[in-house]
Amino acid sequence: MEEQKVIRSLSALAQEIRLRVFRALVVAGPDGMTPGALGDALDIAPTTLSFHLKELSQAGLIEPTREGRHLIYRADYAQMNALLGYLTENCCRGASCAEPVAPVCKTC
Amino acid sequence: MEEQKVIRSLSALAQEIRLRVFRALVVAGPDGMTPGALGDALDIAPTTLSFHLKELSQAGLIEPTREGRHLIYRADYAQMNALLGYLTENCCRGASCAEPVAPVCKTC
DNA sequence: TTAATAATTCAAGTATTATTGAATTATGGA
DNA sequence: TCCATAATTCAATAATACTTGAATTATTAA
Repeated sequence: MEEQKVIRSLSALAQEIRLRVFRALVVAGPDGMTPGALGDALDIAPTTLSFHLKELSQAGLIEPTREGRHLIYRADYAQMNALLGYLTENCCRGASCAEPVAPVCKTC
Repeated sequence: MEEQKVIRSLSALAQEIRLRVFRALVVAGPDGMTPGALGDALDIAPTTLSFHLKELSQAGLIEPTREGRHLIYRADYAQMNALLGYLTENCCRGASCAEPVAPVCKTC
């Protein structure tokens, strides 16, 4: 994972609404959630939510697919795992360190 | 780890200079590095570096100790591990998921 | 085709963050 | 004590990010 993508992902998660949205989608798992459901659950105005969903999408942390008149957003677990991996690489000059972090969720 | 501290830590890491500084300190391990050494290694102006070191310190990701006329900054591995743990909790409704992430470095 | 629903984009104003030179604090050595 | 070194804080400017109402796009049902 390249530095700019890491920064983009960290920036995306470093904001209250986006962190809550992302975590809600992580909890939701493969079912995902629509913007409407997220807005109801987290009490966020549609325009504001849309702005933050775009930020998370552009960072590659979530992805929307259309189903009829709904969009369904899902967390991208591979991207999440890659981000964690980057942050844990190279520590203490590579010696005596734990392996790169295990995948967050093996089944999702 | 509480939400506001997570956001503060993510914000601290979501910036090119700070991400590089933090990673340099993670690599340096227990020896740590002085602002002078970091500035030389990463080519950052003293005032700018000082601003970013403060951000990382206030987020709890690094900590300075004075030795003579030098300050030595070191990464806080416990804080780092707590942050990774937060991001990996509660996924997929707790079912069939990997354990919370192992510590980044068992020896530092 | 018209109306209703789901969600987005646009544009504006507001707020937060980053950079830099100059001034300041702290320490150690001559 | 006085000077040099190490690093920080201050203040001003520049750049980014956040929020919101109004307008727009896309889809489905009547």
